[in-house]
Parts: sequence; structure tokens; C-alpha cells
Amino acid sequence: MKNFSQQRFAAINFFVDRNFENDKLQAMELTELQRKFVLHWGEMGSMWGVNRTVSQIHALLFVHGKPLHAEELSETLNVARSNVSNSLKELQAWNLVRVTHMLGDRRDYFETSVDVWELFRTVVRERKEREFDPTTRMLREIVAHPDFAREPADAQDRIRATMELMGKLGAWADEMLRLSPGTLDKVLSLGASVQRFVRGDAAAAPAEARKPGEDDHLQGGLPMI
Amino acid sequence: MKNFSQQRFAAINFFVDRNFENDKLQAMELTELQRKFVLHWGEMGSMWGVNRTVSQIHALLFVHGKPLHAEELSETLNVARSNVSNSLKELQAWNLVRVTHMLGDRRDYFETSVDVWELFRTVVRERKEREFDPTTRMLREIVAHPDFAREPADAQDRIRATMELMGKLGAWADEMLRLSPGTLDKVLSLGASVQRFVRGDAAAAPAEARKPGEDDHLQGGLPMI
DNA sequence: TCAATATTTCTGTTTTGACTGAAATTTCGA
DNA sequence: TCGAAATTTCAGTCAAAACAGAAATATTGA
Repeated sequence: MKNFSQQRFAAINFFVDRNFENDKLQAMELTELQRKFVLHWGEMGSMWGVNRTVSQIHALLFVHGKPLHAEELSETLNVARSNVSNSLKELQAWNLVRVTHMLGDRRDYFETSVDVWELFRTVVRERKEREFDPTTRMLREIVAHPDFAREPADAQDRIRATMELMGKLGAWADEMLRLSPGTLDKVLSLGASVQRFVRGDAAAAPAEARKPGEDDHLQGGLPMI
Repeated sequence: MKNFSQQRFAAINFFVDRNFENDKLQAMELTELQRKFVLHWGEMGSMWGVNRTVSQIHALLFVHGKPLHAEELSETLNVARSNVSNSLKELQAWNLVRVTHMLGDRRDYFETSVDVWELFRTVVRERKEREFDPTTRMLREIVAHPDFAREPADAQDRIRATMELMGKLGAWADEMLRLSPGTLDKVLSLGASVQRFVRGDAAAAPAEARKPGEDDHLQGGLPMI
């Protein structure tokens, strides 16, 4: 019937498995360190709301560095082929993975950037757009709503402060995302020493450096509240 | 028997509900805008791996501004008392909520900082410590492992680059966290204009500002890969 | 101390979403 | 165009986490 070829396919797979004397041992063996990397990255992802398989696939593509096809991913990570398919679709939607092809091979191959700075920027940009910006908009809607003036004055202040903080963070992130990875790297290295420049009008580049420790009120003990 | 008082308690609650003619209408009525704020914050949280109830409770304490006891939270958010208890425990573990008391009231009251900058800093610090730093350590372990030299050269490069990126981000975040909210605010406002200073030796404060646009290689088109 | 109240712990239920395997669809070489 | 291979879709399963409610424990005012 219809599924004849599939059954045959399954039978062939079984035979192949038998040949390897272990149904897990197939293409794309990971080294112990690579496995550690991939597994940890998967757990890391789930802490931050990213599907475990999705982050594992991405980690695997990253360490491997060369394009892989879906079946290799499926076998290496021991997850269903359909799971890989959906995860890859999600990674593509996040602009983290793209399809390539090999000459004489109809299968889709998938690759990610090997530039960790680019990956970082992409993740930040995407998460910002889908999860951060909507919240900023929601806050603006609340503040713009006619009923907002009826809220207690201090609640107004807090919501407005939240909106402003998120607006500032978003604008700052956008500016940073505009820089090349190399420049961004240097800005990071500059680190907090940049705070020496913030005095009065921060936007205007100050002509001389201040002595450190003058404006950096260190926080000590229990932080907030 | 043992649970007599509880049953009586339940009966009283039922009576109170009947009195209000609506089993949802109880203490701590939220305005429409406050509800919107709290609900959105809850969804926001779950996108980033934070339990929905946990973020709702925190949002509610934040907008309300004054301490609330567990039952008020439970009734306002329509979640079980035990759920509130566990969520509060988690928020306290995150240093986002602390207990206070009212004169003549045995109940625990809970409050959060009303300073959104402090809250932001706390969240960043805590998440960094529990989720970011362990990954940096894992990468260091991998690189330090004797077998690491056996990895393909390019895979070594990628893992090392990842480790260095995370190390830099972590160090940068630590420096930023050391600044007071006010200074941090100014640094953010400085924004990308700080990149004007990154030229050659970035750590040494340059004496004069450069013209913008010279070193900021803008990224265009499809970003990575 | 005791009883009322407040809080936490625990167990079982519900919900969510990740995941699988089969079926359907698409693609492409022959 | 046909059929095998590749891919996606879909419906059902499963597991983890969230959650509720009861029971146990802790606290405190009388």
C-alpha cells in the first residue's frame, strides 16, 4: 500500500543499526567535549525560554562549523526527525540558521554563522524586537491612556519610570547593534571606564578625562528595596 | 476534627463571596490599566523563563508600591495561597522582594523596591550569577581540558571565541553593576556615541573627540552567516 | 499554655508545550 | 511523468512544570 516504501525504509534502517551493533552509533560522532558544550547550551537555552532541542541544534551547528543535514542532526542528538524539522524552522525564523546545498545532494543542509559576535547580535536583535519592544509599546499605551491620570500619583511615577528605563535600554541597544562587531568589542573593553566621561552633559564629548572615583557612587550591602 | 477550623474558614469565605455577589470581587481591586500592566508582565516573564505567577506578583507589588500580605496577592491574582507562598519564596531568593510587618498585624507583608533601576540591576545581577557565569565556567573547563587540543583547530577557535565573548560580557556587566543607578543612566544616555572614543588604546581616555562615522562600520543587509 | 491564625509543605491534578511517529506533501532525478 | 527520497504536517503521547487544596507546622496574642 501507500506505506510500503516507508516500511521498507524502516527495515533498512533496522539493518543498518544492526550492522553498527548499537542503534545510537551513527554518523556525526561528537567528542566528549563537544557533547558537553551542546548539552550545556541546551540547558542554558531552557533557562531563558528557548526550547532545549532548538538550542542544542544551534550549538551543534556552531561547534561543527560545517553544514549538516536534518538526519545527521536527528541522529546525533537522538531526537525525532520531525522535531529537528520544526526546530530548524524556528532557528531560521530567528535568522540564526540558513539552508545551503551540496552538489549532487538533494537534501537541505543547514548552517549557522561561525562568528559568535554576529550570533550574539542576532539573538539580541531578535529577542528585543519580539519580546522587549512590545512591552515598551504596552507601557506607552498605558501612559497615553486617558484613565492614566486617574491612577495614584506614585503609581504613575513608577510606570512612567519603567517606560523610560525600557525606552532608554532599547535605544541604547539599537545604537550598539548598529556598530560592527569589532567596534562593539572595543566598546565592551572600554567597560565602565566610560563612566568617567559622564558628567553634566554626557552627550557632548568632554574635552578632558576626570579622575576616577569621583562620580561612581559604588553600591554596597543589600542593593535594592 | 483537625480541619474543623479550616472548614469554618472556607464557609466564611464563601459567605464573604456571596456578600459581594461575585466570587472575584475582593480586596485590592486593580484598575484596568494596572491589570494590563500585571498581565503583560506575567507573559513577558514566561518568555524569559520566569514563572508567570512569580512575575505577576512582582509586577503587582511594584505598581501597588505598598506592602501587601499573601492573601491579598492570592485574591487579587486569583491563584492559590500556596502558589503565592512559593512564588514569594522564589522572589525573596532573587532578592527582589522582602518581608515587612505592620504594627498590630501578625501577617507577613511583602514589598519590592519601587526603584525600577534597582530592580533592573538586581535582575541582571542574579541572572548573571546563576545562568551566565556557570556557562562561562563550563567553557573555561572545556578549553582547559587536556583533550581540547585534540579538537579540530577551527572548533577550538570557535569555542575559545565564545568563551572570550562571554567573559567580556560578564566583566562588562560587573563593571556596570558597580555604578550607581544615576551614573548607569547617564552611561546609557551616552549611548553609542561612546564608540567615538574607541580608537587604538581604548582604555586610555582620549583627549579629543573624533568625528563620528569614521570607525563605526555599519552592518547592512542580512547580518550574519 | 492554648487556641486562633498564619504559613509552609506535600500530594495529587491540571496544563502546557515538547516530542514522536505516521501520514501527507513536496521535490527532484531518472 | 513517475517513483523514490526528502521534508513537513498533524494528531496523539508524554513529561515537566505550574498549580490547587489539604494537611502539617509554626507563630503569637490571650
